Amino acid sequence: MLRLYNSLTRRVEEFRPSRSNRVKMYVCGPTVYDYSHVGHARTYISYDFLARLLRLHGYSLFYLMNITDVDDKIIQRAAERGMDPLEHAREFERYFMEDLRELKIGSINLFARASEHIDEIIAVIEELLRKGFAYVTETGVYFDTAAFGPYGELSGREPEELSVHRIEPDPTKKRPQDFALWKRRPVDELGWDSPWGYGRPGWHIEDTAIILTYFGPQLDIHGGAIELIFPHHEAERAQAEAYSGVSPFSRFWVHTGLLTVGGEKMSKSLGNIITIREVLRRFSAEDLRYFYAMSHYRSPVEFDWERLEVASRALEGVLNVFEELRRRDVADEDSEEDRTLVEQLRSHRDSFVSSLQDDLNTPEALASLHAATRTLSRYLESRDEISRTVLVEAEGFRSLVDGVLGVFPEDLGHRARLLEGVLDLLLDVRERLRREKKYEMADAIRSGLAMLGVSVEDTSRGPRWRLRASRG
RNA sequence: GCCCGGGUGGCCGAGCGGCUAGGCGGCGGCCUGCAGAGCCGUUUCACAGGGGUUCGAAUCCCCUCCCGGGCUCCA
Repeated sequence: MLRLYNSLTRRVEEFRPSRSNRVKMYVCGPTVYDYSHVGHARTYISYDFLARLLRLHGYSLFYLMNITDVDDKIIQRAAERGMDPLEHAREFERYFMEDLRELKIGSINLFARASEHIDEIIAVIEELLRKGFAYVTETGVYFDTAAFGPYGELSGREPEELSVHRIEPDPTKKRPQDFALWKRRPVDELGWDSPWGYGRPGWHIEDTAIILTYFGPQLDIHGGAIELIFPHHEAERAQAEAYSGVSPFSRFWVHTGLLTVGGEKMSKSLGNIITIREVLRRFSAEDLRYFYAMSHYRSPVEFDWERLEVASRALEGVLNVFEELRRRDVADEDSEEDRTLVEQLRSHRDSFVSSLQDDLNTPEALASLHAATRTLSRYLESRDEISRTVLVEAEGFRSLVDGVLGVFPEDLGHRARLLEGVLDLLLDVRERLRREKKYEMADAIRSGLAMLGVSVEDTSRGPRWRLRASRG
C-alpha cells in the first residue's frame, strides 16, 4: 500500500484515490519567461517518479500541469525583446517541453495554458463574488481572506501574522493578506475584458480555475515545490473551497524540497541558476535522475558538479552489472544456488518496492537496488553461464527500477546495428594485436575510440565496448 | 521577529524507540600487458551540545547553538 506525506495533515498517510482507481494529480507548472533550471528539474523529476509509481500500482492516473503564460515577468521580458508577450511565452514553453523530453518526463497527460482559460477564471471569480468571498475595488477584484475560515491552515499560519508584508499592499484592499483575483490594467497591456474592466487574472486563480475545469471540486494530489505552500497553495485552496464548498480541495498536498547552491536556494532572482540544458551538456538525463533519487524528495538538495559525478559513478556501477548479465550465455537448468539467488533477488525487489511505497523513499530503494546488483555481480564473478530464471528475475527487477526511476539509458536504435558490427570488427583486430603484444597499436585504438565517446574494456571474456555520455 | 524544515562516519545520504542502510572516496588484496570493470577485506558501530523520559534513544520531551525555507516574484 502506498503511503504519502500530506502537508495538510503533516503526516504520512495511506494513499487511496477518492473513488475507484482513478487518480487526479495536478502539479504547478512553469512560468514560461526564461529557460528552466535544475531546481525546476528536481521538482518535475520527483513528480515523474511519483506518477510512474502510481501507474505501476495500477492506478489510472491523470496528470495535469498548467503553463503560466500570463504574467508580469513575461510581459517585461517580451517588452525587452520587442515581442508580443504570448509569443515570447510560446517560445519558452517550447524550450520547456524540450527539456521535459530530454529528462524523460513523459508522465504528464495534459498541459493547460492560463491564457486559454480566461473564461473559466472569470466564471470562478463571479461565483466567489456571488458567494461573498470576494469584493471589487477600483483596482480590481480581491479575495476576502477573512471570509474563509481555514485560511492559513495549509501552511500552518495564524491569520493575524499574515498581515506582515514586504511589498506595499494595494491600498484599496480590506486587509493586507487579501489577494488579487483580477487586476485592472491599461488597455495597451496584455489583458482581457471582464465584468470588472479590462485586465488580467491574479497569480493564484489560474491554477484553481484549471483544476476545477478538468477535475471538478476535488483532486487527489496537488503538488509543487515547498516555496509555493504560502501564499500560492494557501490561496488556491481558499479559492477552490470557497467556490465549491467541497473540502478538502486536494486530498493530498505534496511538496518537494528546494535545490540549493552554496546553501541558498537556486533562483533567478539570486542569479545562481544552472539551466537544465547546461547540465545535460555534461551529464546524461539518467545521471541527473539518479542524482535526485539519491535524496528524499522532501529534503533540500545541494547542487554541485562533484555530487553529480558521484551519482553518475554509482549509476554506472548498476548499469555495468545489468549489461554484463545480457552478455552471458544462458543455461536452461537451475542449480540449487540459482534458486537461492532468485529468492534473494525477489526479496530485494520487494524491499525496493516497499521503500518506494513508503512516501517515495528513493534513497532507501536504491540501497535495495545496490544489494541486488552486488548479489548479481558476485554470481557473475563465479561462473560463465547464467541460469535463465536468474536472468528473467534480474530483467524483471531492471524494468521495475527503470519503470519508476527511468535511469537506464535507451537501447541503441536499430540504426546502430552497423556501428555495432564495425566496432566488433575493429576490436577483433585489436585483440590480434594484443595477442601479438603490439600494445602500442592496441592502446592507440582504445584511446582513439575513447575520444569518440566509445569506451573499451578488456575482460577475461574478451573486449567490451560502450557508448558514454561526454563529460567536461 | 513569527511560522515551518533540518543538523548522522572523509564527503553525500536513509533510518525516526531495540535489529551491520546504501553510495562515493581512501587503503590493502585478487584479476590484469596497461587501463577499466568486478570481487574480497579494510576505513575502530557516526548521529550538533546539554538536560530528562525509558530496561533500552540518532530516534520521544525540554533548553541552547548553528543552517535552510516562508512571511504575498518564486518549482
